[in-house]
Amino acid sequence: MSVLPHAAVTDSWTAWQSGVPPVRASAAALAEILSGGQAFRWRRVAGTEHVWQGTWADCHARLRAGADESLEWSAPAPLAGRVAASLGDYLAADMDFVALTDALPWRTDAVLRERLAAWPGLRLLRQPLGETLLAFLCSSAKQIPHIAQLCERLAQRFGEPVWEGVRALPEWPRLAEIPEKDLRACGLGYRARFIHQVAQKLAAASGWAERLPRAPYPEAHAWLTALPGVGPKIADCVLLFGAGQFEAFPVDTWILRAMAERYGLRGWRPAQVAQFGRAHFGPLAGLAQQFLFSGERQAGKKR
DNA sequence: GAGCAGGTTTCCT
DNA sequence: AGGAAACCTGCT
Repeated sequence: MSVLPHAAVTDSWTAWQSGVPPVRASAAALAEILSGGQAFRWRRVAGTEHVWQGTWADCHARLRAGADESLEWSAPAPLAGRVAASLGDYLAADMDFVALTDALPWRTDAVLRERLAAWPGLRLLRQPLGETLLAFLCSSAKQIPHIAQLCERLAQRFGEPVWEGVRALPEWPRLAEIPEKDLRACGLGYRARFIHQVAQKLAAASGWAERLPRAPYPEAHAWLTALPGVGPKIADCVLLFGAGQFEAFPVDTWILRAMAERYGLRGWRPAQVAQFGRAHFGPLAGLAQQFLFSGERQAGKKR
């Protein structure tokens, strides 16, 4: 069945099952959710069209869009318990994204309306905060495949074993022990120094991971941007993809271009565009951003 | 081989 | 304030 080297040889995978609560997503939406720049540890299973395999925290699982577009998962049998307990949180399954999307101002915004229609089922993940911060510290001036490669090296060299050949991303207390030069050896370049410095700062800041998701957005954003290597864009990505702060409106080059061309914001600076985004799209601005982002990337591919 | 990439910091005017 | 250069690495 599987063509992955380690799968199905010794350990068996559980049967496919629905999440609790269930999550609806088409194969296309699932692909965009898992590989569209929110997360960096998911791969298509070789030989399949729509099966994804990935890792978060100490969990490892497969995901697919099953019949009637409801999401199904499978995990290595020994991991099934923790995956079952954690998957709903990871997928933010408790959130009704259809209702949230409907609350966006698409009735008065034709551009948004078109993008929402183009990506039915798109949703935001709620990833473990610490590894979201780590992944996005790797992300500056890098494209998705390279970010994924950096995450993989960090996991393989410094992470705890999760399953055959799979390791978790290292947690921040572990990262604090690693000399900068060892991080550089992963190919991180100047990002190695930032990760090292952030690890030292976080070691002295207890409870940050619990506080950040509950803090008011401006406060959370300010706290993150005070970390070395974390500017406004990375702070917004961390808050949006790892803390459920939907007001966060990450402005990267794709969004900058989308907003310039589709909303007439030519020549605007990223900070101005971010402020416009939050004012125009409201408290769920980050969700709107995700639809605009996916649309712009797709348009970019076709060019 | 020069140029550039989903960004941030630093150093200028 | 606002703009340009530097920072690493890997790919075109």
